[in-house]
Amino acid sequence: MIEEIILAKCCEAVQHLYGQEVSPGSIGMEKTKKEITGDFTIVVFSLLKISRKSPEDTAMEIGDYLKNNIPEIAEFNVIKGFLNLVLSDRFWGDFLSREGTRTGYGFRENRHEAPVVLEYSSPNTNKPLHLGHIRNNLLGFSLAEILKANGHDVVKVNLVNDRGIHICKSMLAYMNWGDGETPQSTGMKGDHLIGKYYVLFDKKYKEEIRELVATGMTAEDAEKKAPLILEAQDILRRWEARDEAVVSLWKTMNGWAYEGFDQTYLRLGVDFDKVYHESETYLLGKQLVMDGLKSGALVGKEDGSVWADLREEGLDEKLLLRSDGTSVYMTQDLGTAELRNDDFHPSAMIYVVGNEQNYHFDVLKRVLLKLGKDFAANIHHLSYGMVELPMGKMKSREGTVVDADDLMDEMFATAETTTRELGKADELSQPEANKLFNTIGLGALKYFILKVDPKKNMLFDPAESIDFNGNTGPFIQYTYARIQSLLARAGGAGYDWKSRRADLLNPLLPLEKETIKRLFLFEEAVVVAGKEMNPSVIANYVYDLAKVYNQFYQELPVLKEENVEKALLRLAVTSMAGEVIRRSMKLLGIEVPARM
RNA sequence: GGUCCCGUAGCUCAGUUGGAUAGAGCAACAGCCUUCUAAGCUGUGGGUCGCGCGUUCGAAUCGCGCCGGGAUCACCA
Repeated sequence: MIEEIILAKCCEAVQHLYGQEVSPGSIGMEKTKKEITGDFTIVVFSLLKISRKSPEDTAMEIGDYLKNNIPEIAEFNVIKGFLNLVLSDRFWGDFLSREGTRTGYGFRENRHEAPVVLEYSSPNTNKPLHLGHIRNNLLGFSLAEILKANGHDVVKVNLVNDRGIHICKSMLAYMNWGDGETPQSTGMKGDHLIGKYYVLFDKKYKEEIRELVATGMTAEDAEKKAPLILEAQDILRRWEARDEAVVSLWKTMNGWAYEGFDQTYLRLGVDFDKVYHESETYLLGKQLVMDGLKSGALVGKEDGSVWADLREEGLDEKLLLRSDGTSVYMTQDLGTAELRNDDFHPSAMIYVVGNEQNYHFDVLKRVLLKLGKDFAANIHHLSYGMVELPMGKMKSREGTVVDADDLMDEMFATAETTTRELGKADELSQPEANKLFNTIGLGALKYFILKVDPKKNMLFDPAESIDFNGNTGPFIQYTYARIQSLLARAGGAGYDWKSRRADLLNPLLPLEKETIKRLFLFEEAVVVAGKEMNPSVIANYVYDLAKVYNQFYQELPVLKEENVEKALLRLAVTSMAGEVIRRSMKLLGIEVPARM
């Protein structure tokens, strides 16, 4: 890579000029700011102690050395302590002809190492998916694509939370007031039908609490003593005892939820290689804890409960087994982590889970290490922020959620309206038009979510529909469609930019070079996105590329260019831009239309 | 209260291994379609980077202290 060459030669320059060795890492190099002439900039302030000269002189001397020793450097300029290096047009031309038509550009070859296990989605079967899940699903799917592009094998797993008190609440409400409704009889999607009863339970439960409080009970007691919650707990006990009626209803209702989820996943374009169910894994981890107790890694208390003492690490004591010997959430996660390790022997395990569980995952990792499970060192929590509404946090129980299916419907409808207003659906058949509306609507939604740094909370205002102009998915899709249209015309006109390389008889114009430079940065964006587990790196990259390409497109004629060499060069740039946009969007799980 | 995260333009967001004059989009205003798709392009206005102190040749970026917002700290999951 050219960056490494420059850094290495820079060290050589310092050695040669000032007789002192420096490491490449100690030299500051960055991309030159766009208002300033140059491609890479070396900041020489840190070298002044060695050179014992002014910033300007130091930069000049190093610049001279680099220019004489690196053929790719055409010229340089110095502003204060900044040495701006200009690479030759030949360098950019070589890059374009070497990588422009290579199918694997930007992606690493598969390394054939142990896979990365990536858990995401992990829904509860008591309610439908909402906007928070959408963020989770999109992040998880995109991260899997990014890791694959970095040469990793990825196993996408989903751990479905299909048991527990919250499921029993939906079941109880259905038993009491369901009246035998089914998805078929109501025409409702299964997960939505179940969600309806979850909300209903909460409503009735709150009524009971109010009544109890009115009789003089404290709110806290009322929450524990309300008949409905006692009944729900009883159902949980019967479920654990394999009571036939309860298990049968549980299976039926979970089946409805799965049918609903499958539809939503399919539409959202996400999938999984393996699905775990908590009903099958919730008893795991107990043995792990007992072993830890025996070895002395964990502590038992008089009442029989078992704890991990993390006070030395700055955390608290954490309960792992209750005094009655039953498990808690953490116990189960310890067990599933080990199960997953045994199943895949992965090089890393990534959990895409909201930042409200930061503490949980911190503890999970520490306890596993305490238990001597070295694989825990390779556990990563991709912690993402909440999606907030203008009125605050979403709450399923209170029905203040943006439903995933509804939102996708709205995006489709907006895409249809906008496209028809622009008259762009006129020549399409109905199926073609629907496919396009879906591509654009989902593209807008996915990009809206993924362009934001995962770790930050983000705001979604349902009153304002997601934009299709500016820094948006449709903007990028549009750029791609425009490129395809141009390339199709060029092919028809007999231009052969793939096999015939432009000769660069003319110097590159600024916009030509700017666009090629963005294309050059794709490889780095993929690496950084993978290393930081951050799809927004790709989203911001591809926006920047599309923006620069649009300037190029607006300012420079391609097919209208009379100089054939120029036309071929611009077609090569155009073609590569289209391909890199497509590949970038693929990393985000966003489709790109041939026309729109 | 302890721990962690966040605070950048009216709004939504970029920008941190410390670098040059802090950037986009939306919204507002003014231009550009007889020429490759105007979901586009160009321009104008808009900032004490929450506040203060410190480290440094240099701080949105690092440290300390405040202010404001959020999460978490259950024999819940």
